[in-house]
Amino acid sequence: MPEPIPRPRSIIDISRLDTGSTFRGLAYAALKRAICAMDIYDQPQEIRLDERRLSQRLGVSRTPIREAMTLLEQEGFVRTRPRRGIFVVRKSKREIVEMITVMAGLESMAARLAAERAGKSEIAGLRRLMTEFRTGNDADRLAEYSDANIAFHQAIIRMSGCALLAEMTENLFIHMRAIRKITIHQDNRAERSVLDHFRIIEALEVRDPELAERLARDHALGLAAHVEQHGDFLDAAASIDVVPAEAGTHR
Amino acid sequence: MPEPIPRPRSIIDISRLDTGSTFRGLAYAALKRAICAMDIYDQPQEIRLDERRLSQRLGVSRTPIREAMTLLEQEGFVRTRPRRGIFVVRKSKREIVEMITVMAGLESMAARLAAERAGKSEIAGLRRLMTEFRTGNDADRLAEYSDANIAFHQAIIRMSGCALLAEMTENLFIHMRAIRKITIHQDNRAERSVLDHFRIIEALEVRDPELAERLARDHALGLAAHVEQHGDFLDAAASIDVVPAEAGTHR
DNA sequence: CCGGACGCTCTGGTATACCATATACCTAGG
DNA sequence: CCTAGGTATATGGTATACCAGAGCGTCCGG
Repeated sequence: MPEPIPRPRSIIDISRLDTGSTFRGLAYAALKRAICAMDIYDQPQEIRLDERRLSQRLGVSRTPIREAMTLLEQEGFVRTRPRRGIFVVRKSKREIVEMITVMAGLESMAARLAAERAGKSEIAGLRRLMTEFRTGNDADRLAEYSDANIAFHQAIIRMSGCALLAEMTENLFIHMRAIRKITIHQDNRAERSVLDHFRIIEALEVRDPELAERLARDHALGLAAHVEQHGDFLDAAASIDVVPAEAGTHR
Repeated sequence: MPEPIPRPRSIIDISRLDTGSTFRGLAYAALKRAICAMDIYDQPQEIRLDERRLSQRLGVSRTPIREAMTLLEQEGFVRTRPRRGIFVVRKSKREIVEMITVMAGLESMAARLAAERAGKSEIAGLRRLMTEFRTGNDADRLAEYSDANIAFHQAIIRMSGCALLAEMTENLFIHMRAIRKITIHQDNRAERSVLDHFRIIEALEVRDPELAERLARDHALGLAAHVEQHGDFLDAAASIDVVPAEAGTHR
């Protein structure tokens, strides 16, 4: 049978209409983006979210909002206290340190796998990413190093070829990003970080899983130690949350 | 009825009553338990859940059920397909291997921390746990080794003192448990496992973080390799659900 | 003038009604 | 007898109404 029906699809190339876009998913994305956009740790007071107000603003009913909130709560971005409100969570120093510790475990495993399995071109791309940044390492661009930093770490994760690693670190990165913006300015951490990164790249290039793993782990644990030592402002800010958010909301 | 309440709070410390009191939490717990109870990988066909039926059976409305489903879906236990149903997810071999890989990363970090920070009595307790099991290591009790195994690994996690590690591995353990029940019977894995465990305990006792980390990692990666090699039955079973899905080339 | 009890209001939790569509079955036409 | 199209039903998604409890202001009594 030489093509009785020769690809009828090719005639009308109907794009896949996204049946997956549901209000819940939309609300989830919007809220998560909003939360990530605000620099949580710069805000002086706790931020409260109101289901009804959000549903009005987004133009949907409370139901999808609530389901999105349920997701965000499980991910640790908000905390809902019955009959009191939904609050954006600010992590304590201890929690941040734990996050970085977990990150260290996952990232070192990713580095190990990357050293074993990553393609040559991927590693080359990683080096290029960091080299490009290095050339433009002015003080002006220090701010955007935070993003380059995240990009580097995410690249390592991706190069491990383990989708679950990427999935499990996704939310960690979000919190990490907020923290980096602050710690990056302390103690010459940016330069040290760049150095560490190049060492990791070298380990990948020579295909040394043990070394790559160790370097990645120590790099992350170094950050953990740094936060442990200099991150007290995190807890200091968190103590403010006793203040009712947006005190003037009543009428 | 202006009866002055004599502050029962200060007398009895019943604080965690409201934790499970919400219907959503209740439904979530019930559903998760039910899903864990059934051996997912023994079931021949996909299992479908019906919101309305469940709400009737549990005696609550659909709303809390849906929110619980939302959580379970994010955790990867179910998958809901609009207008078709909610299905219990069966992980593919690849996904299981990735889970074990992630586990390796987290658990090796936990072992490292445990070697550094765990109390002497905790380590002693861990040894006791395994020793007790060893004495009763009949073939009859092989079945319950699966649970002892999980208990060992969870103990390591707990001894790390990192709550987030425990939280992030919680769901991994659930899937792992189902897998262990099968792999444990293959290839003398039970005995090897016990040996590995004792080596890890020894590393903790001599406070050698590097060694503990390496042993824990290799132990887990060994399981990953084993599943990679002998876990094809996972995909075989999973392929059943592909039939009705059938990407719809026509129709 | 001060304090405590009452009650208003706002908020998340729950129940229920309705909607759009995937699936299955049924019917009519060849 | 077989296939195409219509229709009934089932199922997840969404909107809305109501409930109970926590804050906070107010009012009355001392």
